[in-house]
Amino acid sequence: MQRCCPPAEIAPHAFGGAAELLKAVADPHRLRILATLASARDEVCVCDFTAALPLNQPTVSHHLKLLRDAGLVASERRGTWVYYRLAPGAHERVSAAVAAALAPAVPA
Amino acid sequence: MQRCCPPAEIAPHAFGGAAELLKAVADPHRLRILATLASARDEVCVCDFTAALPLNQPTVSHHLKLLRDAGLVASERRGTWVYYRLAPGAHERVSAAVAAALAPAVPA
DNA sequence: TCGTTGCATTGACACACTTCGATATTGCGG
DNA sequence: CCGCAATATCGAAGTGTGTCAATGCAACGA
Repeated sequence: MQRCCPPAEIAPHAFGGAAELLKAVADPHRLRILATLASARDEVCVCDFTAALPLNQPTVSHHLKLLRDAGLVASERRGTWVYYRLAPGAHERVSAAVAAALAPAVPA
Repeated sequence: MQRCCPPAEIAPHAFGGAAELLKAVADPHRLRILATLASARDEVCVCDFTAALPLNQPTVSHHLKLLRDAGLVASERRGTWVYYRLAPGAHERVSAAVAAALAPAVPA
């Protein structure tokens, strides 16, 4: 029986960090939160999320914490309310994680 | 007590499809598979993945099926072996899913 | 036809994730 | 100081995901 192919080079990287970042984004509600922050280009109050999303307040807070831990959003407390905004470079970081895996090899 | 903010517009989209696509990508082993296919710019035999990844053969087959169901890779059987290649537009589709959420609002 | 090899599928298990109710924390107004 | 309102955290329930051993299926060679 013939060989199946030339040995084939397997990508060496672990992609652990990229997977973590993408997992933080791979949820419809979190995507909607991010889209809101991105289109707002400004801070958004948590109360707006709890009012608009079909989720209870603790669940919204949980998703916001995941995004915060991933470094994709930043929060600031002003009085009783907490405002979230997109972290600088959030889009670039996620795009880079995607490109690290799916971008074709660059010829030297 | 003062109002927290101007009402704030929440993104209406559901982002269900984007989340599904990103979930298919948000795994270190699947990212490595995709990176291998992207850098190979050619088809890769399944046997190369089972040999290089720290996973058993059924697990590799499972990840390949997920990527196939997501439309990110295509497979072709030739004799005993099965070869996988990156589906055309895979990078664009994932990038678009990311941009749909994180790209800032485009001014009209 | 028969055995072997490569890959896919099935069933089961352990773990992580999403969601919620209950409770704690923080800050404001009275 | 006390009560209230806005968020955060905790604990539990239900669901999904990654992994493997066992098995099935397809193609090749003898």
